[in-house]
Amino acid sequence: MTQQRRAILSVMETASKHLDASQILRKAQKIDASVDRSTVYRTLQLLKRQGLIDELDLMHINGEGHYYERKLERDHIHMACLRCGKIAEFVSDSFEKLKRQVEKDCRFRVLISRLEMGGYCSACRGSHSAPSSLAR
Amino acid sequence: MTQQRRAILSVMETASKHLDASQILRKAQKIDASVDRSTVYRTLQLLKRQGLIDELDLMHINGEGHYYERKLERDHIHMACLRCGKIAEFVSDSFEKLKRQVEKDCRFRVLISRLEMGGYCSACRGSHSAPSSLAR
DNA sequence: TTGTAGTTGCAACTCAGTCGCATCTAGAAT
DNA sequence: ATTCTAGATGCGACTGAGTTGCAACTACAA
Repeated sequence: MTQQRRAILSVMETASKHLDASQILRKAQKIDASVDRSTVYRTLQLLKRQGLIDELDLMHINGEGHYYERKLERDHIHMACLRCGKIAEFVSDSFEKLKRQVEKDCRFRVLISRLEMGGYCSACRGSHSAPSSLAR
Repeated sequence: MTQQRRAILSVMETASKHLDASQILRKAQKIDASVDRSTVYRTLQLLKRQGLIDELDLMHINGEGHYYERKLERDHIHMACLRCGKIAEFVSDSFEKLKRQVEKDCRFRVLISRLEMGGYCSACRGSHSAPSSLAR
């Protein structure tokens, strides 16, 4: 447990939203200025492998990169609005049931899972204005 | 409808498995040698936006790139074995129900969705040998 | 205090994907 | 058949995410 890992860990613990690697780097450097980009990537890989964080794509609404969030007790679905870019989360028992169904029906041990949806949020639904540049 | 698009489209139509952009490029060039890398990317973007193909990550089992497949009538779940790298697919009514639940409960219009799982397939389950390099 | 396995910073690298621009072409209009 | 043009293409340069080899460093146990 090094200073740098402590800094990155603390960023992940206190994050209020999904961060990408470069945002994590910037925030971690505010705690420990010596933190390097490659250390961030190496630590994220480690945390991913340990199952402490989840990696997200958020439907690639903002480019090809990845986002990270602390793994909580319950998985949740991520919904990305293709018009306004807002990300919503949703916890559902059906998702848990679906995972258990896969484990049983496919004889597949599920360790990590990611369910993302792209579409239009309630605010953007029905709006007939020109879609923003986010709508790819 | 240009020659190049026809070539790429034909590759997608006849593909038996998930292809990444460079594989699509290589196969398309066998049909029309003039096809360029950027045309492949531009056409994939187009097809994605039209909802004709789906973009997959396959849990990043083989690097950071993306895979593509023709969109069929029914969505399916992708399961990636972290040990042997095999990709399995699974069609489930519960998945459809879950999507409808999200549409109702979150007032969110679902246009695209992606459910991927990482874990161990039946063949690799219970095996106590050293995990392959795929297990990241 | 010492030893060392594991971690880090750095710089160079790879690779996927994008973009500007001059050229080309599919297909509609004549 | 000929002309015209919006849109597509090839090319090459570029960006930005993520990786890697290596020498220097550090946490921590003996």
